[in-house]
Amino acid sequence: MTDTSELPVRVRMAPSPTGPLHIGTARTSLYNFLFARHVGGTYVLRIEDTDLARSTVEQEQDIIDTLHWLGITWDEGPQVARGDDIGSYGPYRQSMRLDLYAAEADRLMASGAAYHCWCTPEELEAVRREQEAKKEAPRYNGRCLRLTHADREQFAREGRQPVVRLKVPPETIRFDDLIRGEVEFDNALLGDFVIVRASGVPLYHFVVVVDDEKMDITHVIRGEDHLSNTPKHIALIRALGYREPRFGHIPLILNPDRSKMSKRKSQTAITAYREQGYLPEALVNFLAFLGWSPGTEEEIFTLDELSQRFDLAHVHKAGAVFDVDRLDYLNGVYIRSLTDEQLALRLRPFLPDALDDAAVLRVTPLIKERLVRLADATELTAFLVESDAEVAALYDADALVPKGRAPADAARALAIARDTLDALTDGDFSADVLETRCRRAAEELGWKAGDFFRPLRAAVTGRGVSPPLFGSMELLGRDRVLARIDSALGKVSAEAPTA
RNA sequence: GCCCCCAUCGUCUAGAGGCCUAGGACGCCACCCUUUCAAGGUGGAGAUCACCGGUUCGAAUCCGGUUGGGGGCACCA
Repeated sequence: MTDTSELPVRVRMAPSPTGPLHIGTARTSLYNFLFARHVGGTYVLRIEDTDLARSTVEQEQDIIDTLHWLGITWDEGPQVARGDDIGSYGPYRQSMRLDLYAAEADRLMASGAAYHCWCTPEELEAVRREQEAKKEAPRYNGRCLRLTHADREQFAREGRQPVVRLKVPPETIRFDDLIRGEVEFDNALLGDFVIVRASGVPLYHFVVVVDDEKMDITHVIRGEDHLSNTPKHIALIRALGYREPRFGHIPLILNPDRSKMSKRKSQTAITAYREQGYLPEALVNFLAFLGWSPGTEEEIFTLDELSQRFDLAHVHKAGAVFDVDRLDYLNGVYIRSLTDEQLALRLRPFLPDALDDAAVLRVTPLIKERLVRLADATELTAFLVESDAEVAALYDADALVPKGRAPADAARALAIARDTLDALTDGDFSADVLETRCRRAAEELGWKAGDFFRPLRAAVTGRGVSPPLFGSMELLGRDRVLARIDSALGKVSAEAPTA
């Protein structure tokens, strides 16, 4: 068998714990997950931590947690950052598979497909500069391939540690990409690349190929940035006598300027979105449509629906700009689709303890339609948490006095409102009753309801914009509402020229 | 510089030769609803399908070139 087309489908995602879970990695993981679910294949998580210097267990933990948070689960791989892997192809961390890579590197050395290279970084740099000056492709010149036995002994005596390079045959590499179709590269342009560091720790291109073979991966679905790396992988596969998997390169997620999405120009950590109160359902739906569509005009899908519909045939070739406005819209759609109870539960972590669970549940219907992100609830409910004095500190004439009216008018309206509400018992202090009474008062005054409500809203919430006024007053309670109107009255009266 | 990939409204996309005088969504604008803000409803602006040549009775859809954009060329992944 020279390829994997007869094998049961196994795909993998291979994040590197050198930073928090990246949007692009999440989307690639999602596509692999959806593909595996759709065809009934196996989905493997493998941690690519061969860059020992930059990999940390904290970041690995973040990746695992965040993937779970998104609802992405795997059939094989680590479950927590400790090592109770599930699956029979483990271990699933490359740092724990070093012996395997060393053995495969030895095989390559023994067969003559790879060789030691003693060139120093300085020497390599010099060659590269020379090539650039001559406008040639920067690649290794094969100097150490022509070393004599004596040369090697000399280097060894100097204490120099060699790297291992693959001898790349000058041949044309062709493969049928699942998304892009026939792609062709000339490996004569490649140069012999390094597969094992001088430290003995193997490099990405090498380990990815070894693991994909040993883990029986049949479909390698990854970002387009790996398209140009594929001929290296195929060269390695051939040198090692492995089976060739199918490759599929999905389009990149882009910054607004259409460059590859980066931390420098965009918010790339999924955690950051989570902290702002984006729902995982919205993020998943949004990410799925960045480079794929079901071919219809439907656009709201759950994870389950996505796994039923997802197919590689509808994956785009062109990159997609990450459009936060669209994410915001989707997030709102998902927030509004939640019941009050569900939403209250999600809101809990974003609201202060001063608001108890019952209070959170009571404000939820008032703010539901106004939330773009869960974190927005903090500002929307601040008037409930703030003391009367804090609210009073926010009072300003502009919000308190309706346009076209004098401060004295606002004072009069406020005074009337105060008397109206004062006449109510605690038991009558409900949104419905409040609204009826206040409307009647406005009418008697001869004011438009909206004008009458404006100073009231400002007095009660300290803001010109707030959740629905009467529901807010009900939540606040009679005493606090009255107290706030009193201090607003004081503020407005001070503004007004003596009547 | 070399190699590779890509190209439909500002953005995400539908479109697999006639159904397209190009559809939907986000955003934007207007109006309606309305106690503010939202949400919702209705309508609108917005794409000579990058350009130029072919193929065809017929092309956004196929082919070639041009231009533009992106990615890759590490002892990072």
